[in-house]
Amino acid sequence: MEDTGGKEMASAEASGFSDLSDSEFLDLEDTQESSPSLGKPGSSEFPKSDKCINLPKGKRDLDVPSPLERFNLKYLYVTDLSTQNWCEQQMVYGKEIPDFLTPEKEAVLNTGASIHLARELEVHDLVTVSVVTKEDAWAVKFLNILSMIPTLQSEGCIREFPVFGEVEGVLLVGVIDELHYTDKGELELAELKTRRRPMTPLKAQKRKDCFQVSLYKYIFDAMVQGKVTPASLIHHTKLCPEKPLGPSVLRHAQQGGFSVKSFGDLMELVFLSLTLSDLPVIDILKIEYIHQETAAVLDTEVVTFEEKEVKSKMQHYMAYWMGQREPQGVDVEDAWKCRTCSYADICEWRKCGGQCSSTLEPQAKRTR
DNA sequence: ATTGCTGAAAGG
Repeated sequence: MEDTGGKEMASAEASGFSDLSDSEFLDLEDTQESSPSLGKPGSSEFPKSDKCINLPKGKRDLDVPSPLERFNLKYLYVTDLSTQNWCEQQMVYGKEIPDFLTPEKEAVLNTGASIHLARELEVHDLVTVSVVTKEDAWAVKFLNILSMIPTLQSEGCIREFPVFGEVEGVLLVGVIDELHYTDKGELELAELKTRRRPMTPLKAQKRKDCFQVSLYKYIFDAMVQGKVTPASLIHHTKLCPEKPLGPSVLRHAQQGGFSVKSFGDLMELVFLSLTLSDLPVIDILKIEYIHQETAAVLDTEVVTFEEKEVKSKMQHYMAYWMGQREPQGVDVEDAWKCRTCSYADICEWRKCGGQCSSTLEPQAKRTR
């Protein structure tokens, strides 16, 4: 009996795009060629004593499923990539094994989640919407976007804004913590990070968080620039535009003043709202670290968006997902991360001193 | 049956 799984939705105080329909989509494609980055300064690596079968760039043995296929994933979360930035091997184990958190870790995460929820409730109510199909689930996401855009453009602060878009051929999905305009009229993304201990984050932590918010900007900007098309979303998710919306979703859509019938209608409406609401690209990326217990501000980071660096990192991470390279663990200087890693004792990367491709041969493909 | 499928992020 799990079909009544409720979806939470920001209460819509929406204003009306009620009679917008019949749009046409420009199939804008971001077909920029990747810049061939040469040596990366500072990225020390383990010695490659390899006999590894290095497949030519961009190609792979099609008999061997890519990680994306192996895990049956149609898309990735932004946090998958930021976790991958922390330790790729750990992220992979996390996908393979449900991850057994220690009670301490779990408590820290729960506290963080509660703080985020409390802040979300400051700016809108939550409404329960029952969903039956995955189209319904995406429809709720869309209704949230439709209600948040006018709010952002008038009052200011919105929280938990959904984003999605194709990155290096893979659909990436995430939620922006907060968006608002500054007093100077710049669009600012504010990401809150809560910490158990009242200490400033280490560089590795900041690196990961900076990458996370950079991904948000990358995707958000693409969305408002019309680069995220309904067609590409359909392509990746295999969603069905013709599917009628479920009763609960339909009710909330109508309540918000959106005259839509099918999932596709709603998707078109979102595309129009994103591209025609005069939304700017994100100007400022800010991360605030606060102490969980006291809420004291521990550190504030204003992130410089380095497009080329972000893009080359994304390419590197997606190369793993597309099966173009083996996963890597951390460099030796980051081995301290293993101290709190749930998978340290089974980690192949550690066993091999960080150079082997974790399995010599992923086991012969069973042909039949 | 050639079968299905995902709240994202939570912190280190």
